Amino acid sequence: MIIKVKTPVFFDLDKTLDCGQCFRWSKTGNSWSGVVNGYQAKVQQKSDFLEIDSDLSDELFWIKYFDFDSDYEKMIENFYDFNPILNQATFENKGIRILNQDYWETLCSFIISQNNNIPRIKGIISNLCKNFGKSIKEAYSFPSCKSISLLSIEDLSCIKAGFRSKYIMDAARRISNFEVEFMKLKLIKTEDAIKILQKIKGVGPKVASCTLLYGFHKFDCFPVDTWIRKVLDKSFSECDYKKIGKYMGLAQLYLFNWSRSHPEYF
DNA sequence: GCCCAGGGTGTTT
DNA sequence: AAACACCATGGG
Repeated sequence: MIIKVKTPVFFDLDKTLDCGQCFRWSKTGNSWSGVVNGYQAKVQQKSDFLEIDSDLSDELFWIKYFDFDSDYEKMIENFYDFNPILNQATFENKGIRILNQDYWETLCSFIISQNNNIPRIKGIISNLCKNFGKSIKEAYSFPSCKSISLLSIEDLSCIKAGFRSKYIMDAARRISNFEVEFMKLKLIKTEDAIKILQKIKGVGPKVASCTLLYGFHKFDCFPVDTWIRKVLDKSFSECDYKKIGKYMGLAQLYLFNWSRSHPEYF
C-alpha cells in the first residue's frame, strides 16, 4: 500500500537516512529500502511529501518515525550564533531529522558500532537479521531481545561481530531478566539512564549516549566519538559543547556529518 | 602488510 | 586517574 506523508520545510531524506543514526536503509535509484518495526518499506522524497510503500501504512506512525511533528527551527535557533563550525554544520545539515527508532535495535546497533566502520556495522547487522530475524517477503526483521537472550555466544559467531558478540548477549540477558529496566529509560533523566545502560558489558558513555539519542529521543545526549573528538579538539574549548543547551544532541549529529564531509579541515 | 573504524574492558603505573 | 595493551574483522 502506498501512502503520502507531507514533509516539513527543512527535510532531506538522503541526509536523514545516511547520517550515521541508522544502519538498515539502503538506496537504489531514487528510493530507499528498509525494514522498520518488522515491516518492509520503500520511501521516496517528492516535492513536498514522502511516498511510502509499505504494509505499515499508518500515516501517524511515519510522521512519528521521521519526527515531522518536532519543531527543528526552534531547536536549532541558537546553533548559528554559538560557534562558526556549528554554524556551518547546521547550515549544511539542517535537513536531518532524528528518527524515532526501536529501542532494542538502536542499542544493539551501537554496541556493534564500537571500534568499527559504518559499512561493516551495516554488514554485521544484516547478518544478525538474516540469521535470527523473521523472514518478511524479501527481507528480515530485527531479532527480538528475547530471541537473542536464548542463544549462546557460539550461535552468534555467524554474524562476524568479533568481540562484540558477548556484549550483545549480555545486553539481551540483562534486559530480558529486568536487571536493566529498558522500558523505563524513556521516563527518567538522561544522566540516570546513561548509568543504567552502562551496567551492560560493552556499553560505555558513547554507546549509551547514542542509544538514548537515536533510540529514546533524548536530545540532551552528546555522544563523543573519534570524529566529534577531532571537532572538539580543534573548534571548541573543552566541555564547551554543554553550553549549546538541551538540544546539543542534534548539534552533535550536524557536527558528526560536517566532520565526515570536510576532511580538509583537519 | 599497515592503519583505522561512531569504544570499552581489564591491568599496570 | 591516567596510560596502555588488547579485543575480531574487513575496508582503504
